Amino acid sequence: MAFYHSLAYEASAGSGKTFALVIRYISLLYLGAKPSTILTLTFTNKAANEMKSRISTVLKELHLPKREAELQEISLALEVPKREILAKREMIYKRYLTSDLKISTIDKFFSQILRLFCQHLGLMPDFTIEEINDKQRFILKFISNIKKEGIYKELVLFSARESKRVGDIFTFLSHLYTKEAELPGYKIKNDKISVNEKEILILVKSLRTLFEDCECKLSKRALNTLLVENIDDLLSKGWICKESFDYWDYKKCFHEEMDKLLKEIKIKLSFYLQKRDDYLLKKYFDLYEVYKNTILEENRSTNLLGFDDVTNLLFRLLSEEIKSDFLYFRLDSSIEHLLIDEFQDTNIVQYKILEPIIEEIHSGIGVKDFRTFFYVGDIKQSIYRFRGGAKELFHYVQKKFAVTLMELDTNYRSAYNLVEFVNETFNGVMKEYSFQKCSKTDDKGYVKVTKEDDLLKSITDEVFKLLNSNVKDEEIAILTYTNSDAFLIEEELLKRDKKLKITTQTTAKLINTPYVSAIIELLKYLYFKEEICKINFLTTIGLSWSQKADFSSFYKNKDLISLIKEIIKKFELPGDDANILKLIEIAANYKDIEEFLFESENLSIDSPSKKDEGIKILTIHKSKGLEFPYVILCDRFKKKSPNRSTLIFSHNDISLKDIFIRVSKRECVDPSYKTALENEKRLGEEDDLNLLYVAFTRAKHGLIVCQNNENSAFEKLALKECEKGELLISKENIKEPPPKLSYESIKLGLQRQEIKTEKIKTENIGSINFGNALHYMLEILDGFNKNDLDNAYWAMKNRFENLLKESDAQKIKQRIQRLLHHEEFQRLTEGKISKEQPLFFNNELRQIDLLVQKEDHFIVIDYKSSLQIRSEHKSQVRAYKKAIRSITKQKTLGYICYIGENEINLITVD
DNA sequence: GTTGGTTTTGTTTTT
DNA sequence: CAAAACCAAC
Repeated sequence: MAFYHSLAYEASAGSGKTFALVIRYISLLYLGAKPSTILTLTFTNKAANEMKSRISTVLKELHLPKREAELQEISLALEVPKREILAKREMIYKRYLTSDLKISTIDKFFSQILRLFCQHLGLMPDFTIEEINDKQRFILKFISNIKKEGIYKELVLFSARESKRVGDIFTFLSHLYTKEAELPGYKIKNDKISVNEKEILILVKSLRTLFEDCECKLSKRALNTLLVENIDDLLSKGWICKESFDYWDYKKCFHEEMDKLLKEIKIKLSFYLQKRDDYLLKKYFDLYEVYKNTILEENRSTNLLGFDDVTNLLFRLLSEEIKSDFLYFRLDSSIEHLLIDEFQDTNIVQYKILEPIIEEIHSGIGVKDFRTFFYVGDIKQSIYRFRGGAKELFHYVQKKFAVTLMELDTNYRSAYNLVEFVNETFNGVMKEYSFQKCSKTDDKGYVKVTKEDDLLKSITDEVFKLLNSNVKDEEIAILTYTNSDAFLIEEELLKRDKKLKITTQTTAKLINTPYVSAIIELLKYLYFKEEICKINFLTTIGLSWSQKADFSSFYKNKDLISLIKEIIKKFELPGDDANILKLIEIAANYKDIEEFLFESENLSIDSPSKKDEGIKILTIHKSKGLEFPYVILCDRFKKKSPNRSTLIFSHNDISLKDIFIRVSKRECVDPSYKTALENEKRLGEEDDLNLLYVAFTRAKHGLIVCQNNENSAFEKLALKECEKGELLISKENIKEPPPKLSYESIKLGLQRQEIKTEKIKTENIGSINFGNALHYMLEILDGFNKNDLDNAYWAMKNRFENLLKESDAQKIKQRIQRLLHHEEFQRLTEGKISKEQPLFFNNELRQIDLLVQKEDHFIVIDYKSSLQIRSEHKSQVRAYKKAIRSITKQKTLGYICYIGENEINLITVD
């Protein structure tokens, strides 16, 4: 097998996507690529961490029998005998561990680049990634900017037209924001025939006259529906969608003349709507322009940027301010190899940012130096269309850059029955589904489909059936459609057995969790005396809305915390619930109930996730890329809400062809709108189906599908109730999990401190860069003499030249000089020194700043440039200590070395 | 009883 | 905006 310089894998679920990526990465290392030139992009932090550690583990163990499969693949890919590969293993492994790895999520990578260039946009390099949380202020700012631009009228026009439907102008504007990269190429065409409103209304009037003049009397009701005041009124009528008036009440008066008129009205109406679209779009784009600028203003003043802001601003820089080859000048080292994971979920903006890199690599393949491009993905698992993911990119890029395409068609994850069940279920339903082969022939697996009226009960029943059959709780994952479904199930399970260990891995905001929202409702009732709040409270905690409860003992002049505690006590809410505890913690920051309630609408704090143990409950979206021994898949608890975005985009390949404004019944008159709408619908349905495919392919051994009897989200799959295979895994198939060095970080009581440091961060602009530069200089410091110091200083200045003031660079040098002369530090560092020692724990690759090997013990030193967040640092060093001790079996001491402006402070960590 | 129009109701997924 | 509930005319 030849080594393809550009290669794409179409990898079905469980077909060893990560395996393929790891093999590719290691092959590149063997071909001489430096790790710092291999850019590897994933979608989640978890995936990035897994990549890092998998590569390291494979390299570490390549010579052992258990890595035979990897060795075989690498040997095949490189066409080099195994022993030659093994001979170089240690060298390659060491180089990997000591290199600056470029394996990260696509968003992290983008924000790193943006930090280097954001001065061009008037932003500070130390911005924090966080969504705008003060919506109130943003809206006010937006409106004031709108007024400044003199387009307040347009805003009113917009609200009048759209607010009935969208309710929120910002939903519309933020939708446009996600399409930012596609808009510049889009031009409003002016070649459409203009028809005015009156023309159409006159035609309708003459239609009505025809019916009125008819001899037989048309019903009052029918005549009424022919009475039309304006275009929107016309579009609300049912008859506009009919081909002929030969139906219903009109039947008795029907005449061909009327259909002719109907046809004419339809044609004119379609032209009118196209023209109106152009007119409105122009106005809306003006609003959008202001929206965009307001966001940037907000970004500047708060130093906060959301994910979309980062991508959009980077895109803007790339297309306006700096030439596309900018990436190659300013990054520490050039990107010579690109590896992308989950390519089907890349969105168009992200792709356009990456395109110059791909082009550069593509033009270099076979010509210049060693350049490669590799991506993996599965369009069957594309489930992020709602946030811009474009699966079309997968084949578009493949064709555009003539990438060799290969298919991975063997499932290494799931047991036999499961693979077969998925094949049977999706073949024929999913377009171009191809059968997956199964590698696990010895494990039969367990599949069950239930259809019940009471979904919640059937889910909990299945959970207890599994537990009673000796399945361990941590082997079970419950997949849901929504976060609130997950909460419902958790609650129900705990109702049955309080001692169950459950982890909910939801992304829900604290405010949306049941107990917290209940308490807030009650506080609102006590303060505003709105009856509805009381009812909300009672029903949320499971009491009847008419329940008589005595609220007189709560009085608002009490302080907030004791009030909340009293509520918990009186209504016997679980005082140890993690969400409630978090609420109390946050409430402590507010002076009084009034201030708290005012801010509570904006409480954006994520609900705390518990330790990763016990039964896992998570949304299908969250489960992507993960696998579990047993999966219970839950149907929707509530019906899916339809997509109501104001704009409909139609694409040609990946470029934007047309934008329509959604108008109900427009599809009856405008064929091009109809096609766009149908396309949109089809893509939406494909996404739904993909979500099901993801859900069905997470299980290794057992899959239990709990379906609703009616209104099931699984209807398209036409499942039949069944039970197949054995519930338990036969003993010989159980693999020993690889020994992991794990450490549980101590998080208790840290939250408030973290919030505080957030604030300090935004106040001290540049402090992050300062710290990074200090670390960097210490890292590359070879020895401790004057010459070494000068070299390190020079390197540091080069790397941070645009991020650091000259005076700060000088300060860093002074601080380090002081450190090198510090007596205790000198004493501690006598011995074998390793810097930036890579270390695995908690499945993540971390680095110890300084590790000193003494005769009979080790010393771990962590540098800090400021005196903040002590306890967090301590727990980190404690973790390093523990890890080193368990690896070396020797006594280990830990120190935090604060390198202050005027003093060096060595603090022992015990 | 059938048909079709009008009114009411409820309402995700996330790096 | 879809589905359900309700309503008027035949």
